[in-house]
Amino acid sequence: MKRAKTVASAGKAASDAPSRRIRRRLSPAERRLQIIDAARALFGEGGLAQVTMRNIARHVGITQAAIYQHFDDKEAILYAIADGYFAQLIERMRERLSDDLPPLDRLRGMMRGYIEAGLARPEEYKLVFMTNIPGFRREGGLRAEPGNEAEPTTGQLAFGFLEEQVRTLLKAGLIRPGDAELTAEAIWAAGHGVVSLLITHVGFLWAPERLIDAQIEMIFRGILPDDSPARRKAPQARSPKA
Amino acid sequence: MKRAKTVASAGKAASDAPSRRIRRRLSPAERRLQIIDAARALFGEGGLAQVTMRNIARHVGITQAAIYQHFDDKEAILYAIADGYFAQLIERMRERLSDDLPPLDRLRGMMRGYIEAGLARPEEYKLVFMTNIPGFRREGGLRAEPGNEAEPTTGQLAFGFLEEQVRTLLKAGLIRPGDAELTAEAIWAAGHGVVSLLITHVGFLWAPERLIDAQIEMIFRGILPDDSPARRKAPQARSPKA
DNA sequence: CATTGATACTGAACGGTGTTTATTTAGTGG
DNA sequence: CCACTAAATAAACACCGTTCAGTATCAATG
Repeated sequence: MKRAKTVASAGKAASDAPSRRIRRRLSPAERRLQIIDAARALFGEGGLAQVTMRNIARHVGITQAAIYQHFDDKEAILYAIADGYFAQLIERMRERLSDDLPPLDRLRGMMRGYIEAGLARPEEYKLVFMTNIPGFRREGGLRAEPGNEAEPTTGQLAFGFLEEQVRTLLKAGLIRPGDAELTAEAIWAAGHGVVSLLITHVGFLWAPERLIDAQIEMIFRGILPDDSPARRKAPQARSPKA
Repeated sequence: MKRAKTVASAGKAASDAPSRRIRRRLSPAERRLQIIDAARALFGEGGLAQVTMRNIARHVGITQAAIYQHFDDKEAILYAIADGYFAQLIERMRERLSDDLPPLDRLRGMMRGYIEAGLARPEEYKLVFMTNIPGFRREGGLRAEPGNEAEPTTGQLAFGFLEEQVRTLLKAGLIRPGDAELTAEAIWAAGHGVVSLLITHVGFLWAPERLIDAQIEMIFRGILPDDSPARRKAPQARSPKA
């Protein structure tokens, strides 16, 4: 599809001018998206095993070699998928963080949101949090390299929401005093454990909903002060009123 | 598997008699062990990527096709490795369970033992608990198939130790009342979460020891009764200070 | 409009993977 | 010694990710 030429011309103007707009049979950006979409679809239904260059190419309608015009290698495609998952996760976390709820319930909502996000897209969750693809470190990793902590990675951003909420609760004295980052990590690890087990050992005699509830309950009892009034409240199951 | 018996026929002697000294170029059992050992070694140092039939064969000194005399497919080799890990884990759990310690400390020991076992052999841990190899269901899975719950699988056995200890604590009123299996699952999930994160996102700015301590502490506070004297005790059992 | 030049794309290949098949060969029971 | 079993081989198959020389399509220019 040929559409308006975003030319912007600028004549020859300036030396290296990035104004060189070109319209191919399909714009590179569109093709790129096509590839990612095809890859994500295959990934979602059949896991990594289904995501082959030839398979992707077949679905897009090109040859496998053509993909290399748009991605350095297969890993780059997986990275793009992972990035999409992170974006969705961040969005979800942001929503929960701005929920108009009591602070403790907000944390509960975030945890439940994280777990649900994982269960909704298990393959992508595995990719992002359960496999260590070397290249993931360079851009979308969970932590920045020791050197360049200038701007947070996508993963850090997502974790940051949790950490922020923990910090708020700490300041308010609503949870036991302690290191905010460490506490957030512990909470994350516990939530991650549930998601991880549920999606890799699926189909056994699990009672997922009950386990999730029990886990969240356990975490809360683990971080609440001994004299917290929240301890005496109903264990509160299921979703936050909504 | 029909492999077990090499005896067959054996017109006389009736008893399966392992005395039937077979002196092949190498006895099947030995060869089998050789292959597993080579595979495990490759697995431990380079992860799954290094474990190829040709690579294993090269280390054993045979051709890749020869392996198929001893294993149905590659998955069967991985399964054997997983089984070895389970055996070691079970042994560790059994030791901890028979420790002469206060019941709560025993649980603590089991959790720490589980985590340490995972960190000590990360690749095998990933294989066993973080990848869902289809065939693992048939023999070494975590749970038995709904039908044949006759005898526990290796995984069930390992989980059983944790569940048993939880049941003991429940009976003694040392932890909050609740479903034993569910509680054990929640504890397992939390411990698994720590191991999983530590071994897949290795090399970032983690403080593993502190996270492990914090996680165990959180879990304990999560399951202890509100009025438990253990709450007032020193909050941890590991490094007193540093 | 015709030319040029950049580049998305193709077709074929390379070395790797797990696995299968037919064949050879080693070792033992009769 | 022979016959038979089974371990090991060599060669092939289909698939994988990736590379590369060449083609074809388009935008920009003359």
